[in-house]
Amino acid sequence: MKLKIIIKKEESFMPWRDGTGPPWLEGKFKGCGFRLTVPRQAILDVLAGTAEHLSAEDIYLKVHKVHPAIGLTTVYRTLELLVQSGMVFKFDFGDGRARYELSENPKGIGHHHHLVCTRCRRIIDYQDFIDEEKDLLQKTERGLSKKYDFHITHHVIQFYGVCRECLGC
Amino acid sequence: MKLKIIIKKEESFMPWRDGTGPPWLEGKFKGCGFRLTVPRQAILDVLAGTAEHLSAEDIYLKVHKVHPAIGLTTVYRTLELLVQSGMVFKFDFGDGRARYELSENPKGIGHHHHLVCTRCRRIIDYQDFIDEEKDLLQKTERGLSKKYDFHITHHVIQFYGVCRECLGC
DNA sequence: CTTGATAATGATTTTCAGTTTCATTATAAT
DNA sequence: ATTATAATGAAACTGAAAATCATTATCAAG
Repeated sequence: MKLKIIIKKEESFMPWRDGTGPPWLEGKFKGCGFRLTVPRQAILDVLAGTAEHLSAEDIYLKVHKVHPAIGLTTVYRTLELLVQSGMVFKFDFGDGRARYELSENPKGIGHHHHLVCTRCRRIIDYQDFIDEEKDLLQKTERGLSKKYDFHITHHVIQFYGVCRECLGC
Repeated sequence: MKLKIIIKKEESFMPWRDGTGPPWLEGKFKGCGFRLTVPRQAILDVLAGTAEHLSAEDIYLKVHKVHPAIGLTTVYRTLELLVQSGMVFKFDFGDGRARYELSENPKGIGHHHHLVCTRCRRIIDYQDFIDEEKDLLQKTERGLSKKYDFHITHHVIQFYGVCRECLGC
């Protein structure tokens, strides 16, 4: 009996994004041994339907409007699952809470990085220079992987500073 | 009398690191209207005397050994001051606590970036590829500053993944 | 050396994002 | 339908960080 559990765990662990598994989209949830339940679908919908940088509570509130029964706990749990699986990125912009973003946005709000204003906490997404960055990052990743035997799964680049509005005062 | 206060405030505000002021080292504390007190000196000493990535509480404990009277509150406050002034960098490596590093380490443990193992939370500092990174970053910063009227004060690059030790199991 | 204005400190309290627990419910396979 | 297991949510808990506030240290001016 116990053995069976272990085997199941192995099966559902393999395709995860600790580097080896391919990232998968919404429909492929089940392929990893997870169930695409109503709460999980609702949370994905919220993430897919916004370009903002939502916190767990933001997401909870949005989900709550449609499905009042879904609790904050589930939101946290699901987000962790999504982050672990590579479907969602988790960011820290320096205020006390984490922000979440779909890693592959269906609406084609492609890959971007962030400018963070340390005064007003505004976040500016930018896509310029991404190509050059990507280039360097890939090179760096290869070098680092080799030198440190480190299997890189993802990276964060963020610029901090003062935005236009805050500079003007 | 009130006017006098306002002038003082302005004087101590100017040299800060919201971009315009030059960064300054330990001795230059007073130049910004701040007092280099015993607790502050002690905290700086701890930061200068380690290559680790200490949390606020780590720092508190180390300071506490030498100066048992210095409280956790002061550590938090001082760290915030140091971060605001640009003397110290604050990092988030994904565990629940912030980590602090002197931005210009006197021991010449020059500028570096971080590899974060998401399994064991080990942090690897690396300096390789920094030059290439610096190049690109400067270019990017210039471009972004211009396009978005954003005054960039600093940046964070971090790679996440699984380290050698954790890969082996 | 006082004195007075102000900045800094530290004990304590409070906050609040995030976790854990656990009893219950939903799901998928047999 | 039955059973094994995964998912859920209410509530209690945790812990890092911030806020409060009475006290103390510092510095500049007389």
